[in-house]
Amino acid sequence: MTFPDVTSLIASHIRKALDGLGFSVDSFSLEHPADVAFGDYATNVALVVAHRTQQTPRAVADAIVRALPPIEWVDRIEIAGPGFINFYLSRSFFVSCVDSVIADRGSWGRNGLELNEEVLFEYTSPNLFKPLHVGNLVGNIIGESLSRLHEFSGATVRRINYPSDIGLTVAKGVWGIMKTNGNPDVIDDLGSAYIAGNNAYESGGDEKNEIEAVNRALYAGTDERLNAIRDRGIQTSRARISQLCSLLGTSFDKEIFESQAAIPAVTVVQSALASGVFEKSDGAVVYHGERIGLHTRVFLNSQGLPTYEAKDLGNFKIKQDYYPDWTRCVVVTGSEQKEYFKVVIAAICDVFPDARNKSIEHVPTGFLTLTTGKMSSRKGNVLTGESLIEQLRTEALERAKDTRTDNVARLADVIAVGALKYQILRQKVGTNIIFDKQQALSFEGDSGPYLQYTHARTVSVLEKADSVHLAPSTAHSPEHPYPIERLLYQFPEVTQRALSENSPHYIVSFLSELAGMYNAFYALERIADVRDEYAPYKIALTDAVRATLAQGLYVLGIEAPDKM
RNA sequence: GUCCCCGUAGUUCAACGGAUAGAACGACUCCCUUCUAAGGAGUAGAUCGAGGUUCGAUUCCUCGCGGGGACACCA
Repeated sequence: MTFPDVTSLIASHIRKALDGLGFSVDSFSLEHPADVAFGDYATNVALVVAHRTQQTPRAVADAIVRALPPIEWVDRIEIAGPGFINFYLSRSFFVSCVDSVIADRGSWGRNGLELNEEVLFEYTSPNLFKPLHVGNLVGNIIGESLSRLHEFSGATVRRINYPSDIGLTVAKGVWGIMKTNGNPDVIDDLGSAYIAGNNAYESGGDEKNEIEAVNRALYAGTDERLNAIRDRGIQTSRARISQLCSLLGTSFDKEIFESQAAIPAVTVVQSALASGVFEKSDGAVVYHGERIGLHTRVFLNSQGLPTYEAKDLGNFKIKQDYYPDWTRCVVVTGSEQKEYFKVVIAAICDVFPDARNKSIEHVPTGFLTLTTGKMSSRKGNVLTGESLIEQLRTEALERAKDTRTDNVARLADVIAVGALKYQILRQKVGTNIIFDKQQALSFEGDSGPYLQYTHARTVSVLEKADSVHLAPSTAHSPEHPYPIERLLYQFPEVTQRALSENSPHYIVSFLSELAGMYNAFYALERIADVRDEYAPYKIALTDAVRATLAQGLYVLGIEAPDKM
C-alpha cells in the first residue's frame, strides 16, 4: 500500500470549493497546527478570502466547509478561532501510515524529486599541514547530511573533497618542521610545527622572509628536501583526515588538490581574458563584480600566479571533466566566504556559459565558537576536531559502563559522534554555532544519544515482543490514535522541506519530538503485553517509530545502535 | 565608511505572516518489584528598543543599539 498524499488531496479540494464559490485567492496556507487540538491540518484560506470580499472570516469559512465534499482520509472539519478551518484525519489514515512504514521501511521519508539529478557536493575541504579546528568538522557534518538528503530525493551524489596542499599555510608548516626538528610523519609534530611557523610569520622579520622563500620554493618544486617534508606531512595529514572522515561516516568519491586545480587555473583565466570576462588592472587580472552588484576580485596576481579565485575555476573545470553530466553543483564552506563565492560563481557562469542552465550553489556554514571563550591558533589553545571527539568518547565510555552491548569501544564512538553531530545540526545552517561542550557531553535531554537511546529502546521492545511470540499487526487498533501517530506521518514532508531549504535542523527537531512522544508512550503504556488486545498494534507502531528514527538518523549521518 | 548575517527564558537552540512563543540544560517537586532512568510527569522563567505595513508580526519594511563577517593581488 502506498502512503496517501493527503496534503495535496485536501489542498485540491479546497481549490475546487473556492472555484465553485467564485472566490479567487493567490495563495493560502495548509499546515499542521502546533496544537493537535486544532486538528491535523489547518488552513487560513477563509481569512484571506474574507479580507478581499469584505465578509466575516467565519461566514466565509462556513461557506467553504459547506462546499467541500467528503474527503477520503478526513474524518471531520471544524471552524475555529478567527476563522481557521481545521481538518481532522480519520483513524484509518493513521493505521495505513503505520502499515506502509513497516511494509517498506527503506523508502520511508524518501521521494523522487531529484531522480534525474547528478549533484557534485564539495565539502570538508581542509587545510593540510594545519591541525583540524572544530570548525572544520562543521562543514563535513553539514555537507554529509545535505548529501544524504539529496540521495533521499533520488539524486546521484558525487562527494568531493578539495584539500589545500599548497600555499602559505603549508609553507609555515614545512618551515616549522625544520625549525622544531619535528617528524613530518607524526601528526602532533605537524600541529606544533604549524603553530611555530605561524607565530614566526606573524612576528615578521627574517623568519617571515624565510617562510616566504619556502613558499616560493614549494611552488617551484625545485628543492628536494622541502618537497620531501611537504609530501610526508601531507600524507600524515591525509591519513589522519581520512581516519576522521571514516569515523564521521563520510567517504569521498574524488579528492581534488588545490595544487592540481592550480594547473588549469591560469589557462582558463587567460583565455577568458581574451573574450572579455576578465580585465587587466594594475598588472593583475580581475573580475569586475561591481557590474552586477558585487565587488572586484583578483584572479591572477601581478606575477601571473593564480589566486584562490582562479584555482576555484580550475577546480570547477576538473569537476566538470570528471562528471560532465552534472546538473547541480554545491559547495559547502564557512560563511565568511559568502561574498567571495558570489563573485566566483558569477565568473564561472561567464567562463562556462553552459553552467547557467544548471545550478551552482554555495552553502555557507556558521562560525563555531566555544561557550568557554575564544580559541586562537596563535595561542595554541584551539580545540582540535580530534581532541573534542576524544573528550566525547571518554565521557561516553564512562557513561556506557552498564551498557548491554558487547562492543563498548565501538558504542562510545557512535555516541560521541552522534552527540557532536546533533549539536551541530540542531540549528539553522549558516548561523554561528556557540558550542556548549557541557551540553554536548551531558548526553541527556535533547541530544544525539537521546535519539540513539530511543532507537535502542524500540529495538529492545521489539525483541521483548518477539520473545513472548507477539507479532506486529495493524488489523486491530484502539479507537483513537495515539498522540505519536499524529506526528509520525509527517516525516516525508520534513525530509522534503529539509532538502529544499538546506536545513537538516528540521529533521533534528522532528526526531527529537518524535522520540519524546515515544518515550512518553513507553512510560504510559505497556507495549508487549500478551494480555493486551492492542499489543500487536502497539508493536507495529513501535516498529514504525523505530524505522522513522533509523531513517532520520541516517540522513543526519548519525548511527542508530540497536543496543546501548 | 559600504554591504551581508544575527539579536527569543539564567544558558544553548526552535517557531513555513496565524490560534495560548516551543524544547533542552541549569533550579525546584515527584516517579525504577515494570518492555533499558542516556527515561517519564510537574513548577518557575523570554521575543534588544522605537516607529510602520497587515484582520493578525518573533517573522516583512525603516531607524537606532549590540554581536559576527566581507570589502584587490592571503586561503
